[in-house]
Amino acid sequence: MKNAEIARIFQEMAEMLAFLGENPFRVRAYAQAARTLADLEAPIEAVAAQGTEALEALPAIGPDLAAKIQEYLHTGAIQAHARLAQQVPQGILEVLRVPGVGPKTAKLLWDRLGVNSLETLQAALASGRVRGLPGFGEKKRRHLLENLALAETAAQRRPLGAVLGQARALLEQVRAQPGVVQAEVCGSLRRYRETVGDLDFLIATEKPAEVLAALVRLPGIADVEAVGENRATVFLQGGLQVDFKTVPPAAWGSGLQYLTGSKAHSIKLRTLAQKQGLKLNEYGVWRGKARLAGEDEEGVYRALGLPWIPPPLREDSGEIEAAQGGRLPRLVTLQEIRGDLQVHSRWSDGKASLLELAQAAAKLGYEYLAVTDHSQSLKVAHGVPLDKVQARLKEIRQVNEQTGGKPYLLAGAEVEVLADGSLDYPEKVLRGLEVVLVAVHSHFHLSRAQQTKRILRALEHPAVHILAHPTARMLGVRKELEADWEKIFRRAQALGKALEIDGYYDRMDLPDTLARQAGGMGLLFSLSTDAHQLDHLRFMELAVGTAQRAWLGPQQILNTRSLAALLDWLRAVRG
DNA sequence: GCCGTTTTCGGCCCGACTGTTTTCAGTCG
Repeated sequence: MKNAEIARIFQEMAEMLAFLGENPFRVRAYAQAARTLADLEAPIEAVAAQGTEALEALPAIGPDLAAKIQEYLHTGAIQAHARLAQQVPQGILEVLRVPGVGPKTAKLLWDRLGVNSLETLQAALASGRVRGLPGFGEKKRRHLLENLALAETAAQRRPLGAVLGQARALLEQVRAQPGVVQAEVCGSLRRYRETVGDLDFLIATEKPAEVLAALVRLPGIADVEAVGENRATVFLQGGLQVDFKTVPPAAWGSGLQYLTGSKAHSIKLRTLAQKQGLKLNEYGVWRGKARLAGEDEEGVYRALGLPWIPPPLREDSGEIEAAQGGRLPRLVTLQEIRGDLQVHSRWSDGKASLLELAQAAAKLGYEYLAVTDHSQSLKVAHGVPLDKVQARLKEIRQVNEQTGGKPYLLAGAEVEVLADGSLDYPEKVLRGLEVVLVAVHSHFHLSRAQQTKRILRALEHPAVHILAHPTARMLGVRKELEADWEKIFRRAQALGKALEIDGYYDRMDLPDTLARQAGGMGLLFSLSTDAHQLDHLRFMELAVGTAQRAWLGPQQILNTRSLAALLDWLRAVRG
């Protein structure tokens, strides 16, 4: 799958064109095309195979960029990109990562001082050679010098689950400030994107300046980048950027819409408003000077002739058209989840006992919990050896007796898919378990054909129910497996088996785009946390968020079913 | 470079903040 590679090339081209002072709309066209590629569910190769018309049907892809995509797929490079790279020194792209340095500043520094890397930028700033350049005063020099250190962390995106707790804690502090009427975390966090670049707080208040002045002094804030009448930008210790945006309480709804984005979704909404003779901004929906909406988000969408669109759908990936056509999906909610279908106990590499897990699940109101310890050959995770399998089953039964089956522990395992696709326990052992997950934890670099064959073989084993964290990717650590996912999804569908959406924060696997593709094919999903300790059970929120981004409703989620219905399904899969 | 119940050419979302400017350019979200 070349989507990410081509997206990166288009993004670089956008940055280089901006540096060269090209038409900003042309720059934006490349950046939008990059986003289209990055968000595309299907492999771009598959789209291209259907012909140039199919490529041009993608948003922000026209004849020129379609040809460049074809060129890359045929030759492995794009000549126009190479030509730009000859005109723009390599290090300019990293200089552009420094907050406060945009294309104009980078060009000026290159033309006048030969700045072509973070090192030469540092030298130019520290030596004071920048003084006298147009627009460069002492404040700006010091400001950029400070921001140099942020070039790496500021541009970096972090797993959603790694910042969610921090964001919620900060939200409590924001809400506690005098003068704050309402506050919410918006941005990609509210949309449940798998990674977030910053935290965006919306604050309704009558006294914005006072509130912002107090907020930028909260503990944990390392650096104040900017603070004005309506907005402030700070960096937390650790480098995470936080934006505080205030609106009057009467503009709460339009503020939520504005700050939640995505950018592409908002741009399309504003264009839609224009066509109706309206204007949409963070303060409301306007016809001339008359404000038609803004109090709440529902009203904002209603004024544009649309039903409210849930944040996880707001990516300009068909949701506005679906809303116009009355075809928005009814999304699954966290409240509908009746149990967790992958957790680990002390029998393998988990920290909690079976009883502790059952008690924690009871607190969450779950009806059931699948305990799925690793199988024997995953030594690093202390996979349960064959001679311990029966003892483990016995303890599961004991806990169920002790708790009266509330919640009911399902005896399960996360079974290794070996290199050839065979499974890590004999069939008799697998048949003795109520739920069997299969998962890849090794041999990540097989060829696409071999990997596909291996996964299909595992899936086809008659005792298997669920393919766990199918792509085996780890955010920021390991890429997705190379495999023919469409083929795997089709086979799973035919076999009546389920795919997992693993909400563990650095897995988030299936990823939203693949889950949406599989969902469109009618597949069934199992949501899980892959918990290895009690507080990991909270990651169900991330699994549900991912399912929502995949447009999935409760009927497609296995663990919205009652225990009886789930047990029926588990038995039926085995025929 | 893309796109079309405004347009196949001429548009392209809208506003805030900073530092420098004395009315604005650049950057950012």
